[in-house]
Amino acid sequence: MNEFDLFRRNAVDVIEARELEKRLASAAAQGKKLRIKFGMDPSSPDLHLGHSVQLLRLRAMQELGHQIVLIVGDATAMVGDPSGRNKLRPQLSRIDVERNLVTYTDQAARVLDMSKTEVHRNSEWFDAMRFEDVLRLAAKATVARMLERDTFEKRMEAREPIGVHEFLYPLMQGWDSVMIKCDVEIGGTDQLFNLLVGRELQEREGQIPQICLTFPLINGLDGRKMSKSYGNAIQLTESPNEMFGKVMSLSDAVMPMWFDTLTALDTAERDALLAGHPREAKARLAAEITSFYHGPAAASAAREAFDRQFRDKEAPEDVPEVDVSSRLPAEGLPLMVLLRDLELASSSSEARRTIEQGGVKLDGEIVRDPKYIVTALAESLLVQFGKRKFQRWR
RNA sequence: GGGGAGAUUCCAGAGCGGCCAAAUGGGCCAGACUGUAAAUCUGGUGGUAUCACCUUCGGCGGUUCGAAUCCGCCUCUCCCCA
Repeated sequence: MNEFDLFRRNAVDVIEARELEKRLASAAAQGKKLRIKFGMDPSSPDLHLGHSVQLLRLRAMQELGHQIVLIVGDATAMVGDPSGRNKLRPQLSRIDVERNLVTYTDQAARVLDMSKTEVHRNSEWFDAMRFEDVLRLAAKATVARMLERDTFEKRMEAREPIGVHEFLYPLMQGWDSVMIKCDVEIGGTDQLFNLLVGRELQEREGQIPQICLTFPLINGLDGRKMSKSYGNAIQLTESPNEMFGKVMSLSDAVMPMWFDTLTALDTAERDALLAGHPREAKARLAAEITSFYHGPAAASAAREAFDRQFRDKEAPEDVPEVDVSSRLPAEGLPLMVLLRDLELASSSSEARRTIEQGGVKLDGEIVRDPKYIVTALAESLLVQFGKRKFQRWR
């Protein structure tokens, strides 16, 4: 794959492809690096695989020798990006933003070589702005232009609130591009509008407008758009076992997209896997992803643990032990109460329901009576609550 | 400044004096089946040592034997007109 194709691999929008080709050529001819910007909004503390789609592209570009510039949108975060949202985002305090910022750069380091990455927070330039500077910036856009944006349009239709400050977000993001003299900005497809505003502002400031590349917003485990608030995302910091297991719970239909955007496998290899057994394909996908973040050894261990627990339906190796005997009165305690007290169930009602539905096993035997009395334990007791929670009681 | 609409259980969204712990869908949990924590089907989904009580329908008061449902004020939101 040549440089041009590597840049636009998986890209949905390329504005403009010919400009990109030319710029790559002239950069190569002059031995210059392109400055490639990616903005992160530290409004929630964790990055997930959805973000990694972009990070992986950045890594590829970094490996080609280009300069990655991460913008941590600490100033922008206090506005709240309206992209892909149909609700007003809460504005964050400086303290929240600071805390998230640290975890963000740590997590980005799981994909990028941070020693070669330039990092800026956009408060570097926005904090110095006076109100008149803000007005001057705001004057560079029109309300009509802002309303073209489909997220605003939808919210207008749905009669949902739009804060005036939200109109500033695209301008701020665009201004970031001006400040760092950006050559290429990448983002999710929902960022296209913001990226284009960057082009306009750069042009007004006499810079060559940036190339804009957008990449797919991937679907989450349940097939809906991946989002932390849907609970269908996989965090970059997740343990190998969790990461592997969660990928295995991916809806089949989403597999092709994940292969393309989250692994380095080429199309032929992907197609061969998808033509085979779906479970094998998914296991390979899970292994690829887990291995990228945790290494091959951890990935194969995760696979073994998964097969053991879910295919062979055996208890995992590392079942936590809990001392139960010391808290048992002579007459014992009902199972539902113990399950709650030991935090396997969040309430005794939940414990009761799960027991009645046949979801609780003691030493492999289903117990259906919530009032089953647990008395002094002669030997240890293996407790399974639902599919995934295990404890060994002593 | 004026007029109208609305705030419901995790989310969306019904309910509009008792039959409402509150329809339906999504999510989630469990079970069956299986290829897996896929798909599909079934059941469950406020709390309580649980079958009777307790706390929920933006907030505070009020009317009533009885309120998510009626009234008053407050907070927040949306739309239209200016």
